Amino acid sequence: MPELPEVEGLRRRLVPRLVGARIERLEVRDAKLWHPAEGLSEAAVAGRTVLAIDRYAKLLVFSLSGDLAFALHLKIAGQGVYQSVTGERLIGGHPYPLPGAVLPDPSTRFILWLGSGAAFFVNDQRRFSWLRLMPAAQVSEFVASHRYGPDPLAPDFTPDVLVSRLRARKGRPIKAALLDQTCLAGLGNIYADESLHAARLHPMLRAGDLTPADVRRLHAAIKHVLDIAVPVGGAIVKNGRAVADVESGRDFLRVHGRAGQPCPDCVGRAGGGSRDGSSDGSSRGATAQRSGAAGEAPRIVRAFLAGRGTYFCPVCQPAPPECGLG
DNA sequence: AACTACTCCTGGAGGC
DNA sequence: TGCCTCCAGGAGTAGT
Repeated sequence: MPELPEVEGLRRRLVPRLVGARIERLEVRDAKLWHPAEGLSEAAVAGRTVLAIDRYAKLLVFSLSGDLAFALHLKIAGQGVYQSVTGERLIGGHPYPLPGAVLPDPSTRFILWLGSGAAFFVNDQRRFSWLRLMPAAQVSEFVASHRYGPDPLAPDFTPDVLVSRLRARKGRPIKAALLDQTCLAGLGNIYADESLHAARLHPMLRAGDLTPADVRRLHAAIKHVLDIAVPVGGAIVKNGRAVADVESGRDFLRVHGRAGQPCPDCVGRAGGGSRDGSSDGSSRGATAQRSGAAGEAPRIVRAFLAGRGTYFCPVCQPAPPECGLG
């Protein structure tokens, strides 16, 4: 679930605190998630200094002195917590659950103990995340092996680039293409849904059926959604559902996890109405329904597409004729 | 080659 | 209250 905004948000907050810091030791608390390159062990990390933290798609790479590096993938539920020597905490990645009052807690898989007395905890309730230690010389090959597509935050991510990436996947539903990290690196289920909604494109549209205007709108929508999400470190999502957290500014999701609620764009266009907080109407398979009584704003629906729960508005994201959804 | 289905894992939610 | 089942998700792999 940590997608590009959550991972990039974590990276940006870690850089001023970890870069230049000396690592006392790395504590591996879950060997299943630990993947050192041949001949390396956690002992090799002790005494090194963090030189840089880079991001490739949803992957964080920590460069260390002495030509070592480790790569961290938070997968679905991974969470990074920096804790200063005074106990002040900075949380990034998956926002829920909040870590226990005392760290490490049972979900803590790795700890980077820093010479200053501070520490960086990697928590993951679901045990999908992983940490790989390798020689620095292997990093570029390791990253290349993932065949990541262009990064939407990079300055060279242009509408023309998006056109060419989608052309190579012209038969696929646009939602599936956006989730494919070799097509575009960093989007996941949340931001694919949000980008398609902002661009008013139905998730079942074939990538090859998008007009040049559609692609330009989608490109702008991806940039727009990320521009909102990245500075605040991503969205508040708990167990796959958007959670209201207006104070933090992280309650910006408009469709994802909001099945059964009025489409905010349609409400806005109609000049009235408000979210009613009705329950999530999730169910497997296509559940698309038009709006309820005449005059009401259409409601967000949930379908099952590309192996993921997919949220969209059946009115402002009109269905292609053949798909039967929406 | 392109696509789908399955797998990994576990806590929370909902139904009974 | 307690038990059971379903669900969420990223990405690698196997199968079609």
